[in-house]
Order: sequence, then structure tokens, then C-alpha cells
Amino acid sequence: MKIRVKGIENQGASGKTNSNERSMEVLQSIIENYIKNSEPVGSRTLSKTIGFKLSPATIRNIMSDLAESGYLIQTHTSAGRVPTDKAYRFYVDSISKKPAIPEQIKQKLSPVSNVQGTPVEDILSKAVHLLAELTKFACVVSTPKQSVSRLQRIELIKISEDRILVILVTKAGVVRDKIIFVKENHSQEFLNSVTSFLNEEFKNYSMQEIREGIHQSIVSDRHRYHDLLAHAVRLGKKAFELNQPGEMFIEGQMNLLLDSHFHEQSSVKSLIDAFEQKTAIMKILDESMKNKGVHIHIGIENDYEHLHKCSLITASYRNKQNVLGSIGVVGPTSMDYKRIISTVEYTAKMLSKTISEQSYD
Amino acid sequence: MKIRVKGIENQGASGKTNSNERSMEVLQSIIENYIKNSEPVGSRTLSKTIGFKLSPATIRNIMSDLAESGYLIQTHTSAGRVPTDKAYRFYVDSISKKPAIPEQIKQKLSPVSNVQGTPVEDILSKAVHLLAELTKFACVVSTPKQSVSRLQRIELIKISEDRILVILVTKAGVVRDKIIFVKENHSQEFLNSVTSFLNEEFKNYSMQEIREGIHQSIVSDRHRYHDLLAHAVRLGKKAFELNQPGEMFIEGQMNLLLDSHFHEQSSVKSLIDAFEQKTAIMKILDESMKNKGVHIHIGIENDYEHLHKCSLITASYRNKQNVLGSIGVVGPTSMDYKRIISTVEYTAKMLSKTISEQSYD
DNA sequence: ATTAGCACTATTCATTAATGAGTGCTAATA
DNA sequence: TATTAGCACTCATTAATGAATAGTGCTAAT
Repeated sequence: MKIRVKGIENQGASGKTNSNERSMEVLQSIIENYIKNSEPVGSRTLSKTIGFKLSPATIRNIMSDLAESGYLIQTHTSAGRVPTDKAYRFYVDSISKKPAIPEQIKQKLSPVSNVQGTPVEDILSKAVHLLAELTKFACVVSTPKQSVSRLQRIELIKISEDRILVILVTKAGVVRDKIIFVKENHSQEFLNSVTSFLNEEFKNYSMQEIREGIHQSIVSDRHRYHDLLAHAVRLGKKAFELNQPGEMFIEGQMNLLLDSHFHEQSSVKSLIDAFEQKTAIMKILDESMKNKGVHIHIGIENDYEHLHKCSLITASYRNKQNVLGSIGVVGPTSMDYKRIISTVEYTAKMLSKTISEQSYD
Repeated sequence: MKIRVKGIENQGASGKTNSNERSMEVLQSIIENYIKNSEPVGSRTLSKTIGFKLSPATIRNIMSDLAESGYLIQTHTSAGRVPTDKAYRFYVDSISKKPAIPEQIKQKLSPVSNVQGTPVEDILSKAVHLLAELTKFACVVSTPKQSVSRLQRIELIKISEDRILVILVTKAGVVRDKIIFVKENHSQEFLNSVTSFLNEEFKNYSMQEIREGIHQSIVSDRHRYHDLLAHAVRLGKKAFELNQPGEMFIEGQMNLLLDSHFHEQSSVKSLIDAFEQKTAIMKILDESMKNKGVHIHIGIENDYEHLHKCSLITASYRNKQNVLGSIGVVGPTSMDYKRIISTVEYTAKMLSKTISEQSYD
């Protein structure tokens, strides 16, 4: 009985590193071929693409091994082989040098940095739109997390007897508004005092810190007996209270439907659900904020079942102080990782640059 | 040679109103049947659904006439008949009594009115989301037109030496922000004076009026020689200058792709384009603001070619003072008009109610 | 260790035939 | 005269068949 080196893992076992390296090269070729043509790749084709350095028969043996180690599967007996998620993982991990960003992409993305006085939301929306256009997949971006962003300014505007409009401006350049309902009929002058107080007290603090700080203030003796401050603190508490659940912009969902990999009804339905619910994707974006660089989630690696047929490439964006949110691409597991990764990375970089310049300090 | 009454139009010609009324009923049945089953309807089926009051043969004659008058077409010789856009137009025009809103729908939409201190954008987004869920089609809503909305308050906040954050609050409850760039390094105190001036001068005026008013102010002698006012006017001009192109929220695009009528690649591509470009749909929404009630655009009636396979049902929403925007559904021409029309109408009503209550006066 | 050769398998594609839904026309009927 | 039954005809859909094709796995030769 013949014993062959089984794929990539047991490198040491046989000592024949050669054969192992060759396996890797073959696997890589198969993956790149499949990414390019979206068709199962066979031994003959492959022999051709690698310049006949190996005969189809040899390749068949290697493929057979790779299949056994879980890197390839066959859709049916007489079909070529298709890479598994495990193969893609190997592939992206083995990417060493990222390709340079083509001038064309740089040009396409230049509008992102070309904004004068545009609200952050619009910048994000522009960026995600362009990213979708470039990648031809669905793209998402999360709006800056409120909790980490620092207060630039708060305004209280009297709307009616019992309603006050609160406007929060963060250093990141995000403006948020909401209406709070009050029992007392405060005058606008009074609100102005409160505004001054809150601005002095909390400017430059993060929302998170403010919320905690206010909570302390409310029980502190210093404020309890001072009417203005007591009111200020009470209003402030309401004003800073609720941070809306982080939003996210989606673009280019339709692109996925034109993609051959999502042609079956079932996967379409899956994706619709995934985008409807948002929470799963949001979670991945949040996760992506924790570490630097590009994050890659391949198919089955995603916790959310409906995303098992997709890969997500995400990268966080930031201003000078903080990581604010992240932007990413949702595409088929067989996407062109090299291209997409560098595009996402570049987009995030541009976004960071633009927003940093716009930030209010 | 036999001469039959040709469809609905030449009622007078034969004097036999009977036959004409019958034609109409048959047409109606065909349409409703097709709306329900999305399949060409044949004479036998139809005879059944109308309770065998007419034999298939008779119906065939009527259908033949209706086809000749352009109300029906056959996809091929031996297929049943399918209503044309002309038929749908006849159908919606002949709807007399609108069906009552099912309790279930009312309940589903109740979250729209259940908002405390939510920004208008969020209300709109909620409404359009629910509408999409109810109708299972794509839905759009335009944000309140800036030009007609009246100023509640303007705030100028110094961001840096050369940047000022402008916040506009309209009576409709919309908050808009943008950054303007200035050459002079104004102090915040100075900006406060300008703010007061602008608020006093322009509160309750519409953006349109303000823009015109400022233009006049800028040349008026009264202001030319007064430093503060001159600055105020100059800043104000910048602040009110650009109103971003009306935005619109889209929800449920994916619904269309699950719809059997859009299964061919070509129509999918068409729709993607339509939603990408937005302008065509935006135009229809704008148009819809001009007149009261529900507006219906059936297939070919739409100017924009990519919408030729769709029908749009729109209705405007308003606060106490003004019509603000409109909300609508984009679906296949064979949609269930009765249901969709009343749903859109009801949603717009709820939206108007909620926003009126939220409006700042 | 590699490769050529061959048997084998499964898909894809075109052709064909059967089925069935539906029409249009004509002649019979109320 | 309006309606209906009956029949021939059309066209789409479906299933079955067979040829062509792309691919594998195994064995034997290099």
C-alpha cells in the first residue's frame, strides 16, 4: 500500500517538504482558478495553468490528498474540485505581500476625501457606496459608536412647554439629536445656563464617562442643594441617557443577487434575512473595532448561520483619538480576497484620514 | 360578418350597455385572478371563478374583444390572457369603495405613532420599514423638503478657527447640520449674537423665503454699514445656502427579487439601476406632494424606462402647516392594488398624525 | 515518484415525443 | 340573436433518450 503525504498538515511526518510545498502551490492554484472562473477546477485545466510542470495524473493524486485533508470537495464524482472554507482560510493566511492599490481604485475613492463640511454620516455613506461599486458586493459601515466619542458640545433648545430638543455634537463630528420630555416648564434662558454648565463640566469626556459621571453627580452633595445644578444634572442625565443602537449603512445588496454564487433561492432568502436583522453583521463590525487591521471571516467561521455562505472583510476606521466604527464587504466565500482585502483596507484608511481632518480638534 | 361590441370604449355604438357591463366584469375578474395567481388566466378557469354564469366559449369571445381593445394580451397563442397596463388603469380607476384597513395592519403600524422624542428621520425610517414588511414590496419615503419647512431655530457653533457648525432645526422637527468654512476667526460670543439676530429675523420663515430674504438683506443699506449685521447676513447666507438634495429612504428592495414577476435577469438589473439612481423615483415622490390623496403610476405610465414593469403607489405626508414629503410602494404592475393603496394611504395618515404631534408648534 | 492509458461516472445538451392548457372557428341551440 | 358545444389546431412544458464531454481513479509502465 502506498503512503502519500497527506496535504499540508503533516509536514514533518515524511520529511519530504518538497511534496508539501508542492501541495500548497497546487492548492493555491486551484483556489485562484476557482476565484477567477467560479467553476470546479479539474486536473487537466490545472496542469495547463501551471505550465505543464506536473501532469494531470500527478495533480489528481495531489488533489485526492487535499480532498482527504478537507481542503477540497467534489460536487459529484466526475466534476472538478472546489475549495472549502478551510482552503480559503489557508489561502488568506498565506497571503504575504498585498497587491498595490491600482491607480484606478485610488481615483474612484478620491471623492471620499474630497468633502468640505459634510456631515460624517454623508462621508460614511459615500464611502460605503463607492466600496460597493468597486467590489461589486454588498458593503456595510457602522456609524461612530456613541459611547466612545467625546463631547464637543451640547445644546438644549426649548421646543414647547414640555419638550426640549437636545443636540449632541461629538468630537468625531457626529451630530445627534433627540427630544426629551420634561415636567417643568423651563425658560430658554434657564436652559442656556444648564447648557453652559454641562458644556463646561463634560466637554472632552466620552459619552460613557459622562453617563457615569452624571450618575455620580446626581447623588453628590455638592449638587443636591443647588437648584440650577440639580436641574442641570437631571436634564443632562436624560439628555445623555439613551444612545441609539449603533446604526449601519448598507449598500449594494443587489450586487449579491447578480452574483452567480447566490443564484439559488435559498441563499438569497438567507441573505435577505441577514441584512434585515442587521444584528449579526453589526456584531461582526463591532468585533472588528477591537483590533487593528483587516478582519476576515470566511463562511462557516461566522457564528450566524445565514452568513455561512459568505465571507466578510472588515476594517475599522478612526479619528486621531479613537476607533470609531468599521467598514466592510459581504461577498461569496470565493471572492477575490487579495483585491477585496486591499480595497477595504485602503477605503478604511481614506475614511480615517478624512474623518480625522474633519474632527473637531 | 358578426360585429361585436368591442370592449369598454364604444359603449354608445351598439346601445347594448349590458354587454359592455359584462365585459367590464369579466375584465375585472381576469385582473383579480391574475393579481392573485400571477398566471395567465384562461376561459375555463374564469368561467369557474365567476360561478359558471357564462360558458368558456362566451368568455372567449369577450376576451377576444378585450384583447383587441388593448386590455389583454397573450404571451403566446395557446396561453391564457394577461392584463395590460391599460387594464390595470381601468381597474384602479373603477375601484370605488376602499376596503377597510384590517386590524392586523393597524396593529403592525402602531409603532409609527408610538414614538417619544424620536427624530423625524427615525420615524420615517420606521414607517417605511413597516410598510415594506406589510406589502412585501420595495418602499420609499422622501425626507421633508427643506425649502418649504419653516425655521424653528438656528445655532452656530465654533468648531475651529475657520470652521463653524451650523445646526438648523425646522418646525417639522428635522435637524440638519453642516459645517461652513470662514476666513475670519469669529469668537463664539460673536457667533451667539449672530445666532440671536438670525433667529429673531427669520424664525417661522421657510427656508426658501429666508434664502431670498437674505439675498435682499445683503444689498440693503440698513445692513451694509453695520458690522455685526453684515457679518450675520454673510454667515447666514452661507448657512442657509445649500440644501442637500432631498434624501430618501429605501426599504425592502430585496422583496422585489423574491417576487416571481422580477425573476428574469433583465428586470432585476433594471430595478437595481432604478434604485441606484434614485432621481427617477425621487421625482415621482416629489410630484406626489403636489396633490392630495394616493397617486398611482402604472408600468408604462412612468417616464423612467426602468420602471416600466413596476407600479408605484404613493401618498404624501404632512404636518399641520405643510406637505412635507411622500411615502410609497414600488411593486410589480400586477400588485394587489386595493390592498396596497389602502395600506399606503393609512401609513401616510399615521405618519402625518405622528409628525404633526411632534412638530414644534 | 511520475506519468500514460483506460475504464468508468456523471453532467450537459440537443432531440424527440407525449401531454395539456388554451384558443378560434363553426355549427347547433335556446 | 346571443350563447354554447364541439373540434381542430397551436404552443409551452415535461420527460425520456442518447451523444458528447469533462472529469476521476486505478493500474501498469517509465
